[in-house]
Amino acid sequence: MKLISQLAKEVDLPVATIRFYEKKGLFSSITKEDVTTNNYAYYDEEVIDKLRFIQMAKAVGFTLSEIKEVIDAWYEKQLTKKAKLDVLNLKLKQLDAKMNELKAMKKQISLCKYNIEHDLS
Amino acid sequence: MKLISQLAKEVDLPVATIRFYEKKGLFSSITKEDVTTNNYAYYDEEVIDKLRFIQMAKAVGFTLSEIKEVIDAWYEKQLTKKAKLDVLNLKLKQLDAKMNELKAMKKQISLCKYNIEHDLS
DNA sequence: TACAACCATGAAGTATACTTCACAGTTTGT
DNA sequence: ACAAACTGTGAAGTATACTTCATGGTTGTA
Repeated sequence: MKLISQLAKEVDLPVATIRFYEKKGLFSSITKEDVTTNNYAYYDEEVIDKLRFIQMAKAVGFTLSEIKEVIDAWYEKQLTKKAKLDVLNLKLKQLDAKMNELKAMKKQISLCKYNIEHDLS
Repeated sequence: MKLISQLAKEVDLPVATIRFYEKKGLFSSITKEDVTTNNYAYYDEEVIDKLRFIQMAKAVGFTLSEIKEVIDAWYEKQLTKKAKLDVLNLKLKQLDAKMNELKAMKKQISLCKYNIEHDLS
């Protein structure tokens, strides 16, 4: 259970970004009921997992709402088993598509590099 | 040599998007000097290649300015051989990084799927 | 107990990537 | 020749993803 600045350090994201994601519903914090003097938000390990997942997914071009769908499928959210699997299967399909784009890009850039190195083109 | 709506059909992008990309300097059109009644823009095959490349690169999360760097390295732009290779090598590195994120995501989602299918988690 | 460091909230500002609109001239088909 | 369809330009609007700012309360420490 950590406070936001501690969490920010661990996942290497600005505090404001974490707050922004939380507002978007990508995860939620816990307010300790026994603490009455403030309403500081506490974050558990699950939030770290989610933030790391968000970072990965963003790096390969998924939007926050796409990411939210996966996280919701992952950590229930009163979805049916079928609904969850539908989301995950779709994402796996999209991941394969991205994988293919990635390979195609890599090929093209490698070829381009070869041409430049050998003064062709 | 085709006009913009023809090009739009071939690459399956809105005309406005193509104009937007052109303004950003991702490619350029040709104005036929022998046509005096209008200043319609004509596009050649190279533009199609560039647009397809843009679509691929966007799909895996590259920004337009990152894409522009590669296109500039690719189709000269008075850059030195070294500058071009530097850009391309960096992109290849980023592609590998993305490839790894992609694989990690795939693993995680597959595991999540397994857990749901077997009522674990 | 001063004061830096941290917490929360809401609103406004920024960057990227488009999309839509308004307006005007050009080309094409019947 | 007339309308539909296409062309161009510039400006404004939208969506996403943050970032910054202003304000005010809380906590830790010398």
